[in-house]
Amino acid sequence: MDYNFKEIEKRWQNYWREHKTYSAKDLTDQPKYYGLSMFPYPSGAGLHVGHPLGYIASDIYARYKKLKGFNVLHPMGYDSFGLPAEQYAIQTGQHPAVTTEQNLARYREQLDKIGFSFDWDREVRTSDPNYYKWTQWIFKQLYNAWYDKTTNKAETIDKLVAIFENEGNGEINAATDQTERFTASDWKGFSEKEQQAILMNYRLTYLADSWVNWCPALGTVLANDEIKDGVSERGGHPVEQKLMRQWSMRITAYAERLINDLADVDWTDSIKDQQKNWIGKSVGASVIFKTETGEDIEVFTTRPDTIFGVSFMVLAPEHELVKKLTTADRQEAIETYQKQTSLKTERDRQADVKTISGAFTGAYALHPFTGEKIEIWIADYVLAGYGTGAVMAVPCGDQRDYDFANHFGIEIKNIFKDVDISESAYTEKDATITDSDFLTDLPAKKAIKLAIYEIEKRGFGKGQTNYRLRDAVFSRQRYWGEPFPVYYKDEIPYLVEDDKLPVTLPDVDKYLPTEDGEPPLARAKSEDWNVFEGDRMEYNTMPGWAGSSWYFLRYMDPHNEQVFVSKEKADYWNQVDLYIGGSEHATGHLLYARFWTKFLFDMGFISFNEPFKKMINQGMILGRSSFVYRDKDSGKFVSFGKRKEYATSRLHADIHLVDNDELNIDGFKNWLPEYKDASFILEDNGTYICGHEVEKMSKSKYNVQTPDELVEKFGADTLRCYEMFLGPLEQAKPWDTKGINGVHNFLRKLWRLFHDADNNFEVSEGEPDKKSLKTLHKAIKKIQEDLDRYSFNTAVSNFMIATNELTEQQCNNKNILGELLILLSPYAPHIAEELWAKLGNKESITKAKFPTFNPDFLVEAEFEYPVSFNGKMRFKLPLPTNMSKEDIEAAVLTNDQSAKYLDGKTPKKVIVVPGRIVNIVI
RNA sequence: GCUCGAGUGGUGGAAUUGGUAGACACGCAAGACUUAAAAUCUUGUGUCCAUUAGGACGUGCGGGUUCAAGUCCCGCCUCGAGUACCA
Repeated sequence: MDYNFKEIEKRWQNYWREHKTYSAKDLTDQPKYYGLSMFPYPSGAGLHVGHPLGYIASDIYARYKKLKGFNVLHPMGYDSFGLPAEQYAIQTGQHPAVTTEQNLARYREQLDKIGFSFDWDREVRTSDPNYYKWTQWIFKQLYNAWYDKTTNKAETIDKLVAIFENEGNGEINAATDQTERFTASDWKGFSEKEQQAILMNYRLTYLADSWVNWCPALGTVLANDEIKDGVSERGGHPVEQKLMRQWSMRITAYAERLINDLADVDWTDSIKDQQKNWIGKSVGASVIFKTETGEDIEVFTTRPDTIFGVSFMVLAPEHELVKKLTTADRQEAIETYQKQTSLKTERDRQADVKTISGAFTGAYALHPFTGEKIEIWIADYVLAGYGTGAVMAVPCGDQRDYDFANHFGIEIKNIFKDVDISESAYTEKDATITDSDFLTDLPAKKAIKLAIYEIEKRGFGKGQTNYRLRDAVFSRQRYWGEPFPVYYKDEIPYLVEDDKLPVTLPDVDKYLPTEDGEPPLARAKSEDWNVFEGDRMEYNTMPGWAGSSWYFLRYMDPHNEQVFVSKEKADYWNQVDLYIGGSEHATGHLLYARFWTKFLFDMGFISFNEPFKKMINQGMILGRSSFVYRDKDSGKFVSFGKRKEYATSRLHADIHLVDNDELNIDGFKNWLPEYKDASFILEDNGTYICGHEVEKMSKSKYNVQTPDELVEKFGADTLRCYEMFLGPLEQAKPWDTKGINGVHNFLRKLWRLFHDADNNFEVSEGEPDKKSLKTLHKAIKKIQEDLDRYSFNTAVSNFMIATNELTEQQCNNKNILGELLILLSPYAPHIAEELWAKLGNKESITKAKFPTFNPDFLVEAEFEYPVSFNGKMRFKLPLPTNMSKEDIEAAVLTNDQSAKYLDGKTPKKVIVVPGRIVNIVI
């Protein structure tokens, strides 16, 4: 065999490991580059070809930056806490740490085979106590902090206590759930328990009774981003609302900064939009409507300009005032309606948006400006959890209010000048307001400002900004996660001292909840804990996103036992320059990591407030399934071309039995017992052709391709190049091994540039040919440009073009080939190292310098001008590149071929773009 | 519904600032080598008309701007992703 990739790849992988080729040096004078891939959860299924896609791109870029003289940090680790290992533990009784360890070993083996330039000495695992010690420590910092909305940053809780002692909470502008005011002397009079309860309302992580998404099948609560279409993202189980005492993270304090700072990061608009929508900022006003009975109803509106169009009010059925407001005669109807809505699950409520329902309370509010009586209704289209759980209904300006008013025959006032609202509400903010007292004749946008001004002046409300974002529930009732550094005395939570961290996971007899419904950790006896204080330890564990919210910092200083990352190293490595991973983390990991980064920045631990400067989201690789067609009558398998002649049903065939859509018939018979005696109706040429379709890769579709089998067959270099060659990184694309031969052939062709017909290494010294220099420098230019715009697929094409050209030129010049190898080494590092060594280099090619592009080699004496007539290219004419516009025009017009197209006419206009094109308008 | 992205040969895709549409690769076809196959090499390959020369059409659809449009503008269609009573 000429190009023996197996031997070559093994040799260089060993070399790299022994020489620690990819170890990053801290704090050098070189410019730094931090390239990161989202670390994987090590599942039992191992990697399929979709997983390494982003890693390969990330690896190529890291290697490229190294050749460009950067000090490169390119680490890898594992998000190794998670549900699947625990579910498996419940079924088998095996400790999740054991399964996780096995899966990890398998991942590592697969990753190693692909030849990544990871600095494995910096590996982190979120389930490692040495790592989660610091996750617990950061939790403690959050607990001991509050958010000052005036300075717009987090501050220590000590500062807050000092303020309480001096002046109470009257003047403080904090992110808090605390509504009651107290003075300094009140504070001093409170008991320890009372003081702690108040502080809880300010802490950035806090314990509170909150409505949570409870998933009975998984036995745990879930965050909003862990729910898709009303069911759990993992497993697809139903979710219900439940009031539980839970740890939460006050991420809402950062809502504004999380939106604003998106301007500073280079991410796709799609991800930025998703985050913006998730945070859901709306600017408006909160307005208080008095009721006849004297209760205040506070509403939130983004359209205070339409306040004179209010014709009724709607409260959420769960609203606390409903009971007080409802008149005796309406009691029954209201209770029936409340019951009706409470029986509906979240999913039903979402699914049934069309049906309009509601009930009148019998009570009336008074319009704050006109004093007019306004009916108060309840309806499930108003959500208890958003805003104040109450709206002022303006049917002319809101479609839901409009539909509701129509359904129940409530008056619709039109306060928009010259706008027809007979068919639907007018929701644009560009109308002129009319019939609205002091707002009349103002354009909506001005009216909004004036309305807020008047509302504030008259004291029945204020301008306000609301966010859809909720505080993030941080407790999980599961075993396989970080324990909290928390113990309880008299059910008051206290933090474990720093020098006792980490609180490690205790062993338990079963990974299931206790009979009283407590989380699995409640099974541990006091002696099972490495730290046990107070009456009991916290039974909950942290969610999956705890460890992943700061892991990129730990890679900078993975073995530090004093701090989670030293300030010095964090300053040096700074932000992640390029982050590559899936876009499915848009509202989870990527939001939480930004939140924690901002917090750590506020507290002065790090000097940057956004974690990931640039991000690329790789597209999903889809599988290409193969199908066989079974005749329903005879049970015979009909080939693709003849399937229409029979009534067939379509069945998946394992893609490993199919080559270029042709089925390996014997293999198929041996595949599953039921196909042992299968008989076939073949194409006329005697083959069985399969059908195909692009689907998600999954075991049940028999279309999973692992990287291992391809590395085995073609080598890691081929796999790396092929994954890049498939198409743009960001795009979803079908996986099809058809093309892999082409890429493999390219590497073999490259190999042959360095060898004679008998595979003897043979290169020539001396001055390279001009043509070859041109080929090389064209390639340098192209590949540099491709990398700079992250166009990995076109770079592979350009390598092929260069190799094809050099083959044609029969070029085996040492200088040319050496430079080409450096260019190629980020993509195909093994073959590049091998040939580089054969050229006589003593050091690894990773230590080389990226070639410098010299435009002189591309200068040509002649350019072949495409000559167009009326925009249609007719013929080509080679002309000197230094020829003037006038001379080019003359040369083209006097050319014999032009006469035919001119047909005796005089051209109206001639456009000459030197070095590009000539266009003649007739 | 809203937001974002994408529609180019038989297939994956290329065309970076408006300037030769289909680079590169797969597949397919023909040929060379071979007893044969595989591998390799050569040639061809957008569609239609034409023996050739050549011509017409062609980047989801319909308009527009321009000497020139896959690329810019307006209006639609289809597919994918996200989100959904958010006041």
